[in-house]
Amino acid sequence: MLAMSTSKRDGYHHGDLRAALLRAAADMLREGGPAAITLREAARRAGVSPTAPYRHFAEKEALLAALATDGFRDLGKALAAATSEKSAGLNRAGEAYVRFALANPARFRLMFGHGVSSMPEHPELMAAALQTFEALTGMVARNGGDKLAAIKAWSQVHGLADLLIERMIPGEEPEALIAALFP
Amino acid sequence: MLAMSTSKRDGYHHGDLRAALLRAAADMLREGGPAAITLREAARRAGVSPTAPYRHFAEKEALLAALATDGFRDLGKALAAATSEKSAGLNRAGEAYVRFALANPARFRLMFGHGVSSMPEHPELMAAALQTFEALTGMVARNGGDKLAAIKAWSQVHGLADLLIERMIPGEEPEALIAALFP
DNA sequence: TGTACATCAGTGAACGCGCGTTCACTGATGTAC
DNA sequence: TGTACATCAGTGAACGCGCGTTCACTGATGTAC
Repeated sequence: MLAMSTSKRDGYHHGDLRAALLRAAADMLREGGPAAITLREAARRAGVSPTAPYRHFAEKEALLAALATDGFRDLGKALAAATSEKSAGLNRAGEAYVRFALANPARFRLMFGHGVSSMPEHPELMAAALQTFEALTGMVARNGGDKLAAIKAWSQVHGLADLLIERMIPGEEPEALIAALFP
Repeated sequence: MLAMSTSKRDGYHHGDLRAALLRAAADMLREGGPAAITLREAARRAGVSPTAPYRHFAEKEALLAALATDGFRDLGKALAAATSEKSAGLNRAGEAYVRFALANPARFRLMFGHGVSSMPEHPELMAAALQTFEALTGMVARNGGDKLAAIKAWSQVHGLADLLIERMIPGEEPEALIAALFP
């Protein structure tokens, strides 16, 4: 399967086009942000005709939604990994959240509003986002906080991530801020 | 004609085309978000040829930047108004920030990353954004906080605003959240 | 076992689309003498 | 005071652009008998 990943066509059929398109789109996202993603270019990179993607995604937004969905799952994994140790407190989750955004700014933007016009039209995306939030709520609960505390923590951490990747905080090193805010 | 109500053409010259274009663009922003703003449509709405805007804006991004700049100034005013009373604490500023975002979601998005590709290329925009942040830092300082506290407060409030307008917080009324978080 | 046939996953041509921007231009205005 | 002239703010035609998407199609594959 992975051998297929470098657009190895065994003839007419691709073998794993859906995954190849997602990979291509993820590259384009990294290279030029959400607006740089193009169905035609993704097809080109996968070595396939411009209309082949329509066998796997009903429309361009469906591709973007799938990409964002993956993003939420990855973020969820990152949060889980950061809090897997017994001794890990909420600060580890916060740090992981901000680091995820700094490491994948374009993907983070795609997940939060840039690109997918309306989340409710993509149930999988909704579900993945909700699950991330619920994981976070769980972590806060384990530290004795209620839902309001979870929203507060999420806002805190999300705001910092967003302001940092948009370069809105003047004269501060991200690393120094993370160290100071999540000791 | 509708265009005539906002643009008084006394003949060849418009009189106040720059302002008219900004108004048209602000309307389009409200109607369809940052991506819906088009130079040609703005010209159309101002009752002017497609190329006339180039007398006032070097390129499309300059228009967007001007719009975002106005946004930061308006946000600054809103924050100042909310804290004008002696007794007003930091919570009033936070509340005003979130309310601004809820009342002008598209403009808020434009200000924070959606639309203008790189802020440093627009000094006026940079300056306006910086000034807003400094106003906020000043408010925090008056309440005994340092710069780190200001960044923390800004993150908190910005994150809540962003999550709310992107409809990421499930099952919560914005009003109830504001009341709970900014008592 | 071979084969007919349904279904799936591609192809390739074509369409409409409005956009941003350049260019050479012209009409209107303000000012120096 | 009138006038020449520079400058400013519009016009209108044109260009290139690649995009998303539809359509009728064909090649490949899996399966029932």
